Amino acid sequence: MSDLKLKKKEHILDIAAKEFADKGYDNSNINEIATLSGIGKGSIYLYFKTKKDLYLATMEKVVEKINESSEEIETNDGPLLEKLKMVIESLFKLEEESLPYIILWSRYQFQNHPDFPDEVFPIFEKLKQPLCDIIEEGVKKKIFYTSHPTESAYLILSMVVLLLPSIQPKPFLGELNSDEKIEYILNFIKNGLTYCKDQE
Amino acid sequence: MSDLKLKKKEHILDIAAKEFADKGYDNSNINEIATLSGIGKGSIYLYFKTKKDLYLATMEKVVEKINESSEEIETNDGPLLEKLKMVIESLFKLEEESLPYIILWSRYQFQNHPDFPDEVFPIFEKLKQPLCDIIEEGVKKKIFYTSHPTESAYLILSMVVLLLPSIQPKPFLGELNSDEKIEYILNFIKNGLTYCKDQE
Amino acid sequence: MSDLKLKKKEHILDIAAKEFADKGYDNSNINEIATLSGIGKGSIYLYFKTKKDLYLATMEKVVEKINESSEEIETNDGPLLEKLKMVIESLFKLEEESLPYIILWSRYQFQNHPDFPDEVFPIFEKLKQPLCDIIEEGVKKKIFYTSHPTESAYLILSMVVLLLPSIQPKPFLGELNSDEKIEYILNFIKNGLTYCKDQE
Amino acid sequence: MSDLKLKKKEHILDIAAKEFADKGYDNSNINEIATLSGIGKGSIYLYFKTKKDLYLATMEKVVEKINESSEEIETNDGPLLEKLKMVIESLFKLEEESLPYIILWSRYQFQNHPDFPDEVFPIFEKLKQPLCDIIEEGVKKKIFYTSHPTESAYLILSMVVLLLPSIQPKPFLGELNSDEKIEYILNFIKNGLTYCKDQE
DNA sequence: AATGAATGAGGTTTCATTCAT
DNA sequence: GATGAATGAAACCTCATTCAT
Repeated sequence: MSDLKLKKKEHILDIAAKEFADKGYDNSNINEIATLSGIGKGSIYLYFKTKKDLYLATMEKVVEKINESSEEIETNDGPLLEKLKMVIESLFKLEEESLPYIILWSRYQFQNHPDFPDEVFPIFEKLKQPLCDIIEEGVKKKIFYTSHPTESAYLILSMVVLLLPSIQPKPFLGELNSDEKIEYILNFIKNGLTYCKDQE
Repeated sequence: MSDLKLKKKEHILDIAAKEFADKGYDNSNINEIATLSGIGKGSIYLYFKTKKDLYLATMEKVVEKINESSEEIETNDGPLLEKLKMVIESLFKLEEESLPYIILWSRYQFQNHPDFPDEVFPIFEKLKQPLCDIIEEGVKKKIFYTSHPTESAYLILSMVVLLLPSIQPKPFLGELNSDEKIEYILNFIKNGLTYCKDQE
Repeated sequence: MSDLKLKKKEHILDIAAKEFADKGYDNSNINEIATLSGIGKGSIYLYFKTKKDLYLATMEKVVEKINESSEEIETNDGPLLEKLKMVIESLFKLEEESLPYIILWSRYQFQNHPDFPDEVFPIFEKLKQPLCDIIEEGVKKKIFYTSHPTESAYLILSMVVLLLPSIQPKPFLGELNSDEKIEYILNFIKNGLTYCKDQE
Repeated sequence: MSDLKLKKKEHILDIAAKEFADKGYDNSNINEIATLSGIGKGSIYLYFKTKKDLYLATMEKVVEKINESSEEIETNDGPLLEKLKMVIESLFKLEEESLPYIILWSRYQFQNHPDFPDEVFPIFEKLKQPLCDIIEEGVKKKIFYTSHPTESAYLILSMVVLLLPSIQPKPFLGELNSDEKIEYILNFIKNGLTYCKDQE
C-alpha cells in the first residue's frame, strides 16, 4: 500500500474511532464516517472490507496506541513508585492526544459484552500490562503487599481509567485537575498496597 | 392499571432487562422480547409507548432494585466497616437475584456514553449511594482518611462492580470465590482509606 | 400457515416467476416484485427469507407445475404415440396457463449455468420425465428404434420446448400455429425414431 | 486503431467472453476482466465505451466465429449428407477452440430473453445458417423430406448444441464421446428427414 | 497512453411501529 | 384487549464509470 493510501487509511481510522467512541458500533454510520473523512461512501470500502473490519482495525489501533505509550515505562529503571506514576501519567497524556482510542479502550475494559468478542479478545491479548509487572516486582521486593497482584493491577488500572476526565460523564465526581487526580490515585494505591498494620 | 397488567408489565421488564443486558439496546429485538414474554409483538405497545420507553423503564428498575438493596444498610447502626461489608455483600447478593439489572447498571457506570444519556442521567440521580455516606461519616469520625470522600466512594463502588463474577468476561482475572473477593476488596479499602503513615 | 397467507404466498410466487422469467434473477428487483404483488417491500420477507429463497421457491413451483401436467399421461394406457402426443400437448397447454413457469423451466434446461446450481439441481431431480418412460417402453416393444433412449427423450423434449410459441423470440422461425407445430414435431419424432431402412 | 491495439482488444474480448460465459452478464465484473486481461480497470474503457458495449462486442465475435467456421462448408460441393456432417463437426471443433463463444451462442439460442435483445437480435441476423441452405437444397433435390425446412434446420441446430459436451451440465445425459454423438445426431436427422413411409 | 482511486446510484435486508381484525 | 401482518425508513455494500495523474 502506498504511503498516501496508508495516510488516508489512518485518517479514516481516526474518524471512525471517534464515531465508534461517541456512538458505539451500531449507531455509527458508514456513510457519516465517510463524509466526515471527506470521502465518498464507497471509498471506505477501498480501505476496509466491511464495517466490522473497520471496527476491528480501530481496536487494533487502540492496542497499538496504548502499547506505544507504555514502551517508555518498561525500559525505565527508576524506583517502582516512580514507574507507577509514569503509567498513570502516560494514560492521562494519551487521553489528551488520542481521546477516542482511550474511550474505546475503556469501553472494552468495562463493557462486559464487547462487540465481536471472538475477534476482539485476541486483539487485546497483545495489550501490554506494565502495571502487572510493576506490582509483581514490588511484591517480590516487599515494597508492595497484596495477596492478589493481578487483581490489584486490574483494579488500579480501572481507577485510573475511571478518573480520566473524558471517561466520567457522571455529574457525580468532583472537579479535580489532572495532577490532583494522579496524586490522589497514587496515594490510594500506596496505602492500599504498602505494608500497614494498625487499623481502626 | 389493573394488578394483572402491572404484573405483566413487570414480567416484560424482566425479559427486556435480560435482552438489553445480553445484547445491548440496538441488538435487542422487540419481537423477541414479546415472544419470550409470552405475548404478541403488538402487545408490548400496550405497556410501553416505544422501544426506547421500554429501555428507560428497565433503567428505572435498575435504580429501584439497587436502592432497595441498600435500604437495609442505611437503617443499620453497626460499626462502619460492618456497614461497608454489607454494601458489598448486598451487591453480590443482588447479582445472584437480578443479574440483568446489575449488568445494566455496570454498563451505565462504566460506559461513558450510555444510550439516551439525556433521559438516563436524571434516572440515575435517584440512585442512593450509601457508600458516600459511610465514607463521609468515617472521615468525620476519623476512622477513614481520604482527602476526597466522594471520589473514593466512587472508586470503591467500581471495584466491587468490577469484581462481580458476571461482570468480568476477561480471562485476565484469577479465580476467587465471592467471599474471597469481598475479603480482598475490604482489605484493599481498609488500607487505602485508613490512617497509615510509614511507607517505602 | 393460514389459508390466506398461503394464497398470498402463491400470488407473490406468480408475480416473481413472471419477473424472473422476464428479466432473470439478477435483473429482477425485490422492490418491484413487491409493488407488482400489491404489497410493501418489507412484506416479501414475511413469506420468503431472502431473494434467493423466493427464486428457489419459484423453481420448486416450476417442477410442481410440470409434474402435475404429466400426471394424466402416466396413468393413461393408450398407444405410445398417443401418449407422446399427450406429452407435447400438455406442455403447449401448460404454456398457455403458466407461461412464466415454463419459461423458467426452459431457461433451466438450456442455460448451462443456472443461478444457484447447488440448490437448483436437487429441485429438478424431482422432475418427472414421462418422455423417457414412453420412449424406453417403445424401444422395448420395438415400436421405436434408438440406440440412446435417454438422449432421444432429452432431444425431443428440447424440440418441444424450443417450439413453444413464447420460447422463440427469434425472428428466424416461421409462423405455425400450435396444432401445426405439434403435428410437425410428432412427424419428426416418428421418423427419427421408428424403423426405417431405405435412405438416400 | 493500431495493430497492437487491435490485438489487445481481441485479447480483452476473449477474456470477457470467458467471463460472460461463466457467470453471465450481471455477475461478470469489469475489474476482474481487466485484471485477467493484464491491464488496468480504466483501460478497458479505452477499448469499449461501456460494459454493455463490451458485451455486445463479444456477441459480434460469437457470430463472426461461427460464420467463419461455416465458410468452408458453403464452398464445398460434396453430397448433402457429407455437408451436414461437416456442419456438425465444425461446431464440435469450434467448441474445442472457442468454448466461451459457443457457450454464449447457445445461451442466446435457448434463453428466450437474452440481455439487451434490442441490440443483440440485429447482431445475430448476420449469423449464417448453412443448415437451412443444406436442408432446403435437400428438399428440392428430394433427398430430404420436410414440410418446414427452416424449423427443421433450427431443431437440428439445437440438437447439436444441446449435445455439445460443455453445454450439458445436467447429470441426465449418458456418456458418449464426440464421435458417437455426431453419429447419433446424423442418424436421428437422416431418419427424421428422409423419406420413410411404413410406420407402426 | 494507461492507470486505479474515488464515486454514488441502486439493490437487499432489518425491524420498530401501526392498525385492522 | 390482544394480535401479528404490513410497512418503509434506514443501513450496508457492490460495482460500472470517471478523471486526475
